[in-house]
Amino acid sequence: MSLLEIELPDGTKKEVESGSTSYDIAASIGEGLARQSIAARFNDELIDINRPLETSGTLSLITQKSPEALDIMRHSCAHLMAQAVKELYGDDVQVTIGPAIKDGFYYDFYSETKKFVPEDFPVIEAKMAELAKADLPVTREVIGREEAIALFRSMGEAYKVELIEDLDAETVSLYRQGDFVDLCRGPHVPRTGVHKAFKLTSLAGAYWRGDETKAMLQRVYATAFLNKKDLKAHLERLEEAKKRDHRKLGRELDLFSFSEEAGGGLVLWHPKGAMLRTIIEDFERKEHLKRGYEIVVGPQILKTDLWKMSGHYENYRENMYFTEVDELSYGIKPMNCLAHMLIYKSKPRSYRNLPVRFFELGTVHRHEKSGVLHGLLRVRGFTQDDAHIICRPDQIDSEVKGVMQFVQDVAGIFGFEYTMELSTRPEKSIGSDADWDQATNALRSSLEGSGQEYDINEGDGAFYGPKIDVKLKDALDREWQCATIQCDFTLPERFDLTYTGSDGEKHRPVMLHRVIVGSIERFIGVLIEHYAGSFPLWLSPVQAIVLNVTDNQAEYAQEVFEQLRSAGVRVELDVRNEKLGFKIREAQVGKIPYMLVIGDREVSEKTVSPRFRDGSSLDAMSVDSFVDFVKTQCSEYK
RNA sequence: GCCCACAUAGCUCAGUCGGUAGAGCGCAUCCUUGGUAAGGAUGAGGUCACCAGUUCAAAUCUGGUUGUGGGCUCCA
Repeated sequence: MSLLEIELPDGTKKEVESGSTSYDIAASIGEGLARQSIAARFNDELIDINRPLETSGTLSLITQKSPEALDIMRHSCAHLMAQAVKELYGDDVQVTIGPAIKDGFYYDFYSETKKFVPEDFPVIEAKMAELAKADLPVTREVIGREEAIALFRSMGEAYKVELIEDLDAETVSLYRQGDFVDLCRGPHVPRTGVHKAFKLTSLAGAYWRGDETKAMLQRVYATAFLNKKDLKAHLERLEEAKKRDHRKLGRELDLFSFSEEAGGGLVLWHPKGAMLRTIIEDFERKEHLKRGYEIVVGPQILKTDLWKMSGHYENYRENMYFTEVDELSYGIKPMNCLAHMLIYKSKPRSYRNLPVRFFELGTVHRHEKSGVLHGLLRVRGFTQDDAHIICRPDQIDSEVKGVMQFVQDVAGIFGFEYTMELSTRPEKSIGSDADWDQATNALRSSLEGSGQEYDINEGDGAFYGPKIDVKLKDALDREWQCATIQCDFTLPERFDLTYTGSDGEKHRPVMLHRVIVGSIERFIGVLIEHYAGSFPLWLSPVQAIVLNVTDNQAEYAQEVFEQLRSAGVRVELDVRNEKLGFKIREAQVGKIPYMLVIGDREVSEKTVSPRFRDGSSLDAMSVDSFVDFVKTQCSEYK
């Protein structure tokens, strides 16, 4: 029996016999640590706590407090769920895969006969609890590839067989708990008793291996935490998030709706929602003009031949709407770039006048698959804050930096956290290596210059160039792409865009496609959830409401209302024959920032008494002072 | 587009075994004139998403369509 030297995170070294486990080492340090440990990291590999060690190396124990613990436990909990399902429904159900994901885990099952329904959840949960209570040991074994294939084939687990057949390895690892065995890399918790707080959450369909040509599996989503308290907190968080769902708030605040008669994914903007849009659009125009953009407007439909020339017909036709008049086919625009290029081409361009930055609040229509529509966040008709910057290659860097700064400024104004991704050259792409390098480096250096952390999506760029994507989170932590910056060498080529250089020769410009908020619709959806419907004063469709205490003040209330309205304050008037408390409540539920209360006191003193929606109030002031107050706040985007 | 579920009054939802519908909020009218989150009374509102089928009889059962929700694939 040889001795191994194991180094622990604090630098101490322990000599143990070969074949000792991490658990043994933990136990030698302290009983509590051994009890708390669910796995280990050995030479940077996550392993089971009971895995015998055969070489010297560094070891750190993963306890319930370690950041990795939750994922390992959830993955194990997926096995527990699969075990419960197999025990309940036996051979009717085949297992496939079941990983840990953000906030929980899932397991995909295949069955011809068993259709999972939510009513199964308590049954499955009860079985899981029973198996957890039995505190079954979870054991790992390594067997040969062929042996494993034979094993799973004999159990009728065709998907497991397919997985192993696609593996390169000569051996595979299996995990057993009770009668349940699963192909798995691990690591797993040592005993099923670790699982104390889990809950099945939803059912969904999912394609085998994410491929829409393959079988549809039944996915059971669940969540699990290390203790019941964390689970409860998580479920409460979900409830909170539901309250700020933009679809619910959109109806409650009377901002927008959808109509079956109009068609799915087509937004009907009500007066307050349209006001909110208008405010954002005005903001966009102002901010773009400040940064050297020129506003342009293109047509809604362009001849189909033009879409053929751009490549959209070939690559994007399924998402486009077409219309035919006088035997001429037109495509309704799904993007704004074509018109912008035609505007560029309308006259000769000199290197001296580049870059040009064409900005359009461009309304586009895309026939998104019916199943993907989602409130304002995924629609079929939407307006992009779209611009195309046509520049010389040597200007890419400074232009991208300018756009990045723009994104940062806007995110700052709205108080958004966001994540960024750089997508690089895909396998299927066009353009020279030099062009790609230049463009990718420009994007990268802008990202680094911004100080933002970013992920790299290797090979996920557009076929015509690399891109930066900016994602904002919704209330349920789902990420939505908003801003994007794309470098494009192709369309200038296809449309033969040129400029005359200092050498008098024709040169090819580069085009940057970019949006800052992406689509106004999506942005508003995320905004509603971000602010939970309580918009800052400058964005609020209704900034103030005038409330009289009794009919006696109705006339003065009307005067105040008209004065505010003509001063440009977005104001409403409520002189209904209702109690003040009732009107306050309604205004508060409507999330109107300021309620201007008018009683006999205000009438005699010619003032208003503003009450903020959080319940606090300002001293009575003149109408003019209130107007000034609103203007000042708005100019500071508050 | 695919899988599963759902669709009853403006909103949130009841409606048992198949016998053509209810509540609360909202809305209208009247009473009440009340100072910072819900005063009271009365009343009006529904081809039970749509189209077929089964049945003496369908909100209820079956099929299809449209839309919605949770996912998958795809995307701003």
